[in-house]
Amino acid sequence: MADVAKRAGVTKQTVSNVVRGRSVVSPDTRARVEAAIAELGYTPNLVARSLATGTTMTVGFIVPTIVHPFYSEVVEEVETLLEEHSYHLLLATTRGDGERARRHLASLSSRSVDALLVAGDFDLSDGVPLLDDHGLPVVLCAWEIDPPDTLPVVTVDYEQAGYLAGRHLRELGHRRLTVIADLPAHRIRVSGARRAFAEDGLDVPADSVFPAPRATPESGYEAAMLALSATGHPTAVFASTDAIALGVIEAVRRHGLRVPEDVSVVGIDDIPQASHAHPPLTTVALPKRQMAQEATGLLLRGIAESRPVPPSLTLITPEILVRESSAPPIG
Amino acid sequence: MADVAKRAGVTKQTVSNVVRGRSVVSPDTRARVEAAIAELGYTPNLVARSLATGTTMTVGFIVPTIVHPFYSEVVEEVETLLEEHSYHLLLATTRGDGERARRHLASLSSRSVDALLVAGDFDLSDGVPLLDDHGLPVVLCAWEIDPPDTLPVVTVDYEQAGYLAGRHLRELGHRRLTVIADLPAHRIRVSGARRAFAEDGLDVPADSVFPAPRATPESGYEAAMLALSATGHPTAVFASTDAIALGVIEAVRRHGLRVPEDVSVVGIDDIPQASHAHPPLTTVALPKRQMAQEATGLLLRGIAESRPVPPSLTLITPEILVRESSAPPIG
DNA sequence: ATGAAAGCGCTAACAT
DNA sequence: ATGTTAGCGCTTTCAT
Repeated sequence: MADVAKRAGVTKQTVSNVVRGRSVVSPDTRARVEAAIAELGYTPNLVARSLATGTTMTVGFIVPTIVHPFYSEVVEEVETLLEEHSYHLLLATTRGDGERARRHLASLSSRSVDALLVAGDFDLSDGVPLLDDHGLPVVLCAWEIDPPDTLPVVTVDYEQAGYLAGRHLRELGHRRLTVIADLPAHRIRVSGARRAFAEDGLDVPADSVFPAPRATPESGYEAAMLALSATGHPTAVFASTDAIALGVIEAVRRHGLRVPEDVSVVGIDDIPQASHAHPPLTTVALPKRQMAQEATGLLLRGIAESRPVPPSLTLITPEILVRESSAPPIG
Repeated sequence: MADVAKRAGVTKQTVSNVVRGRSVVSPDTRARVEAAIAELGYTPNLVARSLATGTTMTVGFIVPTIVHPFYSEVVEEVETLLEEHSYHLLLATTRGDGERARRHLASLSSRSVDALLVAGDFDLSDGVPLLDDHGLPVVLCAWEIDPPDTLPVVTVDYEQAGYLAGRHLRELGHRRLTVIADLPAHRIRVSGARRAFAEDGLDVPADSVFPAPRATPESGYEAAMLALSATGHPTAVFASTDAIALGVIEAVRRHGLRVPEDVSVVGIDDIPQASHAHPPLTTVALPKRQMAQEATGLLLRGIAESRPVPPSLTLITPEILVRESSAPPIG
């Protein structure tokens, strides 16, 4: 930079003004400086700028994984929004490892990012206190269980998601519900579905709720096989995720039953496969992009006001997509 | 830092040594310094460190998208490997936008990262010259078309992937091949498949190659519907990606034909859906994690030696997974 | 084993 | 509109 200044016959300060597009430079000198920059192939050192300004134009995003359509879409949307505001994305995945999550937290908050977005809870819920007061704007998102009231959180109304699934099944006329869920992670979704039935005075007993150890088709298949043997023939199955639902459909078919004629299946998420399943899966779509937008908005506002974002709870309402895996019960 | 030093009765230098775990500090003073750090809640400013050392412990990764199992797995693997070496990941997606790709390139190379990994080619192939000499270690990966010989590139042997698919079909006894491919992007895969047939003196004529405008099930479905009408009944279809293959299976079924009895279908990629398809899809698995490892290894070596990585071409050999969508032709 | 000084490349505040 | 003077918080010599 000093070289550029000397070559253009000005001071570093003027070069700085030119580089940052400040309008205090006379067209004449601006041209000279730009020429010098081009001739010398000068590129500003962003690290030095960061040290001087105290801002890195970078936002950290801690996320459980990106190998899942839900999170990858959220991350991609966040990245796009950030880039529109000239911010970079520092991505850190936790992969179900609480230790790793905490390491990331520590390293990202050492002034290397201007703000922090944290998605998913399971690995970090006990780490929330760590977030509380290192003076960095922090926003939580996709926080399904126990959103803390000490921080801003933007998340999906997961209870409502379960409720919408349950109500849809109720409206079709189903009076009994079998639940296959990744518990305890998705307990909120289950209580939503329960509420839909309870509204009509119908109970979903504990023995018709079957845990799927993981939210995968395999796991859903196993759990559904168990459920089908145990409960006779359920007419309606609520799966806490689409991945589980796909496994459920398998299991139903393996039992010689048809979807949706014999058994209706409803999931949550709206992963890409859902619409290509056989039959296309009725599901409650999680509003990922909208959530990403709200969260990023809060974060950017926090940065602009250069103080922690005040606590708040934003619940984004999901939407049910009725496809072909659900129908009225027979008889 | 000065505060910590004063409180511990030492100089900044000693504090620095303690923080970085250098072994030149006497246990006594180390304890005093650590106490001071704890009491003051001191956290080192990484930006300042970066300015002083000229290193940011951050690697930039430019990738077309992460909303695709292939890329998301590559990114996640890279992130994991980087974190093992205490490096951070700055993620930038191009989303099929060459302009955006070039912007990322420019901003990431302004000393804010220690090295750059670039995946995918379609948006950036004409931007490669930009990468050539800003003195940053750069590695290209997942570079399917025309890998430049001026840079190190770690990629899949896509020709071999096509060849494996073709040879598998040949070994089953198929003598004619219908190809549904996202062209021209996947032309290398197609020529691999062609080679397999050519080895046995069999030709894959141009009129049995059908372009799918995008690598999606919908696009594959459309193209396959066309192909099925045009070619009578092909016995074997090679799809250039699994997503396309899933659409092909749909189309075959829509035509009242069975997979694999009437028509064998083989894809490339091994996306998660492939094994859950009906029937489970025979496919050539792209070695994402291995590719990520090689690429990250080169990059880290480049950083360690603090000079550009010399040009090289590393081709990772894919592997075919024979499942149930392929069988010998009838008669 | 510890201290003192210089400087990484930039921006900020003031002066001209 | 441009120049001058201080830092930003750390690491790196080089002394001691």
